[in-house]
Amino acid sequence: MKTSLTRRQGEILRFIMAHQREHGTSPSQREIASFFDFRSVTAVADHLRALRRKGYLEGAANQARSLRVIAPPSIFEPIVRSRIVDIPLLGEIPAGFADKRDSGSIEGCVSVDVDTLGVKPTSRTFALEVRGDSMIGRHIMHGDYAILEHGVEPRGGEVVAALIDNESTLKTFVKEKGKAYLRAENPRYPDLIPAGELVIQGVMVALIRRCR
Amino acid sequence: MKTSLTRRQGEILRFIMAHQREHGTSPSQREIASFFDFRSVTAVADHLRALRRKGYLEGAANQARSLRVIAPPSIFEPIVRSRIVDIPLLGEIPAGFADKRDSGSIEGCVSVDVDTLGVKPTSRTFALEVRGDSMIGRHIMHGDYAILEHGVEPRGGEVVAALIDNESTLKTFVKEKGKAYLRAENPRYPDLIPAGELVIQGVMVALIRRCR
DNA sequence: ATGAATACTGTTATTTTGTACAGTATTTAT
DNA sequence: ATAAATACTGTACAAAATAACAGTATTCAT
Repeated sequence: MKTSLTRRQGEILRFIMAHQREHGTSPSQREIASFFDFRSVTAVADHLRALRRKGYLEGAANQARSLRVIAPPSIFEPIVRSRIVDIPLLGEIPAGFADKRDSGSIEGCVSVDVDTLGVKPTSRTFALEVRGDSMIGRHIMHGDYAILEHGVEPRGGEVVAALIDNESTLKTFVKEKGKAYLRAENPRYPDLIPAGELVIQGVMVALIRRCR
Repeated sequence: MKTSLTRRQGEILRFIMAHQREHGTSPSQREIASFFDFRSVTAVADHLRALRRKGYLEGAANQARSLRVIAPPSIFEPIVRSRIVDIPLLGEIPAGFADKRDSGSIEGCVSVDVDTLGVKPTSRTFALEVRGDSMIGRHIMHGDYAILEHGVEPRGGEVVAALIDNESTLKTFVKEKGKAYLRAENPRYPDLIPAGELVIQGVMVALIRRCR
């Protein structure tokens, strides 16, 4: 059985997915026909039948707006919008910072598509609301959401969240002559030379700011 | 206005949510009536009207299976993620900037959930890649993605995208003694006092930055 | 070259679905 | 006490939506 999509079938499948994302419901056949300027809904019905046969769609018969896209997202990734990921927003990073993330400290989630983010997030990606202006020199403001990745080796000059005195702060990671320390990007804040071990909780990969 | 749910309304709201999770579509009014053994669909319509009025539901009229649960996040936060919206990324804003958006200038899209964005985007929301450092004083860097809203009245001090000499630039909108002008947030750039009409293309509502 | 799949137009059922109108009874707030 | 909201029954209608039938033209694989 052939399972690859034709150009037209792909367009229609993508339209259905986009409509579902935007409106929360699948489009009706007439809405699809209208979008593609078909004068006959039969054209749509034909395409839907083909998409069902090939396994990309399912849904009850005789039931309005009941289409469900069941194709593996890996197929559409390059075509449609990139996949949406939910990044947990941790108001405060717990001291231990275990890899598991089911603790009650999740305050919400930030959902972005991976392309916008620029990196493909892992299960160790998390968001953090920035408090204070110690990183103003890097143009990171109070109230910004920092997206961080846990468990990667920070390169010199990258912004990291570090655990100091049981409180997590955003700092620039600096490596000088093999020795690592943390630099605040605001003259009013001191640099931090680690007394013992330097606990890096995450490397900043993106930032989101709300205005208004 | 009262916004709390009665026992019955809560049951119906939960049934709708459960149906959406299980089938991917909202139930029809008759399906709801059938589940609760109502002999009249009017009973369902009454409940739905109440739920809409109280702000727990929305969806188009005269449209099958188009219910959307939009309950205040405080109640359902762990259950429903807020809606994802696709904001078109316009590399360059065309001079005319018509309301229609089907031009070929869309370079991609930025997909974020509405809560993260902080505002509910309309069809006139768009994204723009920031070029240059004329807004560095507001901590907006080269390469950042600015999310803007077209067609709203800018308040003084807000960041706007304006059309100057057929090129779109980001500036601070300043209103002084009833006269509006544009301020660059970088001493190396001059302020712009509009010669003729000031064309505001959009007001910045959010910002996304990619690092690494 | 030939049948199958694709990509449509045009018309016509038939079902599904939301909404409206007219009631009744109970609870709740003012 | 009285109006408003709640929670229904029952009937009816029109719009919305799926589906089916009869065609045409093109592409594609065998």
